[in-house]
Formats: sequence, structure tokens, C-alpha cells
Amino acid sequence: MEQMSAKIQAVLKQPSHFTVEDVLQSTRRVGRATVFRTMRLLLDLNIVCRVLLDGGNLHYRISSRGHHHHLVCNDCGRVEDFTGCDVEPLVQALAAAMKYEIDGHWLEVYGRCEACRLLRSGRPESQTTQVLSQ
Amino acid sequence: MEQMSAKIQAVLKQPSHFTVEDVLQSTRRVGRATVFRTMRLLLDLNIVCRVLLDGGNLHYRISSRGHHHHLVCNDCGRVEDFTGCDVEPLVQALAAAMKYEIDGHWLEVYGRCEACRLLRSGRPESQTTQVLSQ
DNA sequence: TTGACATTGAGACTTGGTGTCAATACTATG
DNA sequence: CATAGTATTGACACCAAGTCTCAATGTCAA
Repeated sequence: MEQMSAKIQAVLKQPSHFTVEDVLQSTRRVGRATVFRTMRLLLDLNIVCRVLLDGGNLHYRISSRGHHHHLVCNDCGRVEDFTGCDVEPLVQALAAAMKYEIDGHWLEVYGRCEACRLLRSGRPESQTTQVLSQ
Repeated sequence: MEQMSAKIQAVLKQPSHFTVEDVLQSTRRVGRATVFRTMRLLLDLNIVCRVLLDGGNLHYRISSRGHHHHLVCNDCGRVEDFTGCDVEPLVQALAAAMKYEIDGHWLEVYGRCEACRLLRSGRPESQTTQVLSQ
């Protein structure tokens, strides 16, 4: 269990968000299974979380601990956490209306960050603006 | 393109939510590729949508057309659409705060429906109550 | 009839993830 | 220190979901 810290260090050095494949690339000599095992562990420990990118790909991301959501820039891929989410009252109302007991929810918001918006004027065209949830 | 209607009929006869594998089971003699192609088409046409189940599995579901979200019962797997979602103001506030231009969002809510809640007293134990987004 | 084009199914391939298992590393404990 | 017992590892086979390719078949219009 102490051995693992090296790998964990490597994982934590990853940029904003990444796939297991990215981790494998950057830390040679670590087995796939080990990386997946480590990711599962880190997920359980709330040290990383998963981001559902527009288009449906799941990436990993160093988590800001605790319940939060993601704001994803579809152009540059940047991901921001936001914690001050006011979905709770909404979810509570829903629970009451539908007579559900709510365990949790999952919210991702997609758009374009300021930098990308400013750059956009002179850009060829944004590839995919189609949103998953439609 | 007219040929496809038979397959589409078969797909539309599926229960609440389903996987491509389910479709393959129920409509013998249709190729995997064809089912995936058809699903993609139906997604584009907003005739089906995808549901992210707790645990991370993506299922398909006949869509109630237009923007909506899902309320998923983790016990029986029942899925309810809800359209009157008031996420918009929240998303707008977020957009302003973060200076993002918002394209869309994805929201799933997980819990236990009334029927399952009533049944629960005499039940062994609910297997996984761990929620994706944590 | 025939040629152009669309649609299909088989099957290879990719990606993300799990399960198995023998080999190695670590940790007592005598 | 030797060594038995347990944990962790990496290689590899496997699985599920989805895409790509391609030859075969179907459809349609001239």
C-alpha cells in the first residue's frame, strides 16, 4: 500500500483532466490493471472524480473533494468545478412531486469559456456543438 | 431508408430503457452495426435519448422529445422524464459568474421510487447506493 | 436491363474496463 | 537472518460498447 504512493504521485501530476491511457503514457512501466485499480481507489477516496465530456467520453480529474459539478469548455476542453450549486431545492421539489427519495444527482454544464469566445472570431468553425443531453 | 422502418418499429417496441444488446436479442437477423447506426439516427432525430444510470452504464430510452432530464430509481431501474426543469436560471447565473457561453447541460437525478420505498422494509438490502457524481 | 446509389450484415478493430494468476515485494515473527 | 504469510503488481485474456470497412444485396430511375 505504501508502494502505491509513487503511482499516485504520478497520477496527481496529470493536468486538468485525463484518461487512464494518458496516465499509462506518462508513467511507463506501470500496468494497465494497476492504473485502473488505482483510479478506482482514488475515486472511492474522492481524490479524483469523473467528468462526462460533451460527446460522451468519461475522463478523470483531480477532485476538489466533496460534492461538485463541472463546467466544461467544448472548445479547449478546460473543466471548472463549481460547488455552490443550487440544484438541491430543485431536486427536493422534484422528489416531493414524484414521491422519490433522492440519493444524488449528476450535473454537467457545457459551453465555451471566455478565452475561447474571444478567440472565436478568427476561428475556422467550432467542430461539435451538439450536446449530449438532447 | 424505407427498409429501416421495420427495425425502428422493433426498437420502439422496447420497454422503458434498453441497451443495443437488448435490441439485438429481440430482433434476430439484424446486424450489430445496423442497430448502432439506427440508434445514432434516432438520437439525432430526438426519438431516443440516452440515460446515464447510476453506476455509469449508458442506456437508451424512447425520448419525450425536446429537452428533458431523468429521474432514475436505483432499485427497480424505472426512469421518469421531467421537463419542467428549472436549471436554466441556475445555469445562467453560472454562465455570468464564470463568463461562459452555455450550450447545454446534462442532469440526471438518482433515488428510489415510491413503490420501491414501500417495499424496502422487508428487503435484504439495497445493493449499490453509491452515486456516480461523488 | 442495367447502372447508380443506399442500406445491410459480418467481422475486424478500438476503447475503456474487469478478472485471473503467477511473480514479486513487504511484513511479521521465530 | 530465514521464512512463511499476505499484499501488490504486471501480463494477459477477456468483456462490453461502439466504430469502420467492405463486399453483397436492395432500390430506383432511365
